[in-house]
Amino acid sequence: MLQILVSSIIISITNLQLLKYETRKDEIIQTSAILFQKKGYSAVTMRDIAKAMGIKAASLYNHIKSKQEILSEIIISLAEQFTEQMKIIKNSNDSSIDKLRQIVDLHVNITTNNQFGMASLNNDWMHLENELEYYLNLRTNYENDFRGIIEEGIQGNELINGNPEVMLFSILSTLRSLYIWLPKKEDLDIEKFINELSLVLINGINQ
Amino acid sequence: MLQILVSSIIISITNLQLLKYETRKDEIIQTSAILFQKKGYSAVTMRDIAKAMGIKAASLYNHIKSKQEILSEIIISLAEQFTEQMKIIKNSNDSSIDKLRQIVDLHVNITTNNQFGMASLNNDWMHLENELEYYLNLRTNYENDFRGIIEEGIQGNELINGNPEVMLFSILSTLRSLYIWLPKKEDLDIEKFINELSLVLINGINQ
DNA sequence: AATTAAAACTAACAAGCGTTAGTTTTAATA
DNA sequence: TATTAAAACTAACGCTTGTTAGTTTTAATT
Repeated sequence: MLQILVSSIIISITNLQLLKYETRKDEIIQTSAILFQKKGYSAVTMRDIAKAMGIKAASLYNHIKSKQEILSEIIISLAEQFTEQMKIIKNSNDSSIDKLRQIVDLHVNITTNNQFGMASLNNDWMHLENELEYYLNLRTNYENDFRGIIEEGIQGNELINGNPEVMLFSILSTLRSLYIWLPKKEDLDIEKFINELSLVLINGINQ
Repeated sequence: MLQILVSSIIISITNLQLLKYETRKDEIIQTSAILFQKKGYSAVTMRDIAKAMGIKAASLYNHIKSKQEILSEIIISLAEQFTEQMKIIKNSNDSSIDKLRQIVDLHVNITTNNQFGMASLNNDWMHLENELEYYLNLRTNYENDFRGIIEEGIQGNELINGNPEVMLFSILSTLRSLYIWLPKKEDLDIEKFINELSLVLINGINQ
């Protein structure tokens, strides 16, 4: 009877872990992302990652091919999410202002769900090797679509007749920095925040 | 006669170098800043820095104490510039909107004059050791002054009655990202750009 | 109870790291 | 021309790096 109880506890612990991480590889990637955020990819060693998981560095290689692969998994999956979602927003029939709001929404949501990985995406992409070119393509596509939406808004008189490059830079810089700022705000009402941020980015702060 | 000519050429070369770098230490710091921007502090080795200068790694130590010292010199001098100038802006009698324009001006100018070091300031400050606390103090002071100017503007009905934290985050993120963006734009009219950027940040992009 | 596959381990590798000690070269000054 | 100080050099140090090979442990399945 006791043995059955103990066994069921172990099963439920196993299930709990399966709920949090799909695979052990996934756990390595997420643990690494936390460490990469704190010190950057280059300053984190395989022994650091292993220690954070309570195992030895060599054991990591039962699940991953290389340190590089961990970085790629973090960055590429995020970059693909952004580029895919941007395509959907771009191809919708909404107004330009509405599309911009959706882009803010996209960034806030991906950042909220991938708090740690966003630091690698922003700061460690240059340490990609095989996938560097692919990443740069994704990024360029994303930026071009973003720029297109702004230019459309200017032509349709939704946006002021300003420098689209300055607008793109200004909004995108803010959205790319969300990963630094969002974790500092606990108990944040995400919906309310998206509205506040959209308002500031689109309408400015002038009374 | 020939000898005198050669000697004068050498003197003029020496003077040229003195115009570009005050000391050899200064040259090491500026060269390092370029490399740190490309790959980050941790991924740059002393041998990389030496190679970029055409000397051996050990020779660097005739001029600097450690790799750490190079990073400190880059980051602390920039952080001090920002904090000092912010104090002056804060204590002026200008309107809040005017103060915000001066902050934009400050960031654009420091970034233009220290293109490479800004990457270290933004991404490698966590690798400071002895000076980490001092740096964090400078940054906190800067952000507090910035926040104060925004709050003043709200109270004085110059700015909309929005969330000051969101405003601070939005503007500061953009200004901190200038180092990524400014070098891409050649033949940039700095004054014009400061005006365009201030306009977008303060009045938004809505028609 | 025996088998199996997954996942941990120990031990070690070659290469690269920041840095030091001691020496030689360079170039200006007396 | 001899002296001096600055700034380069060679050689090496102890340590850390990512990674591999081979072995043992763990835990589920037959």
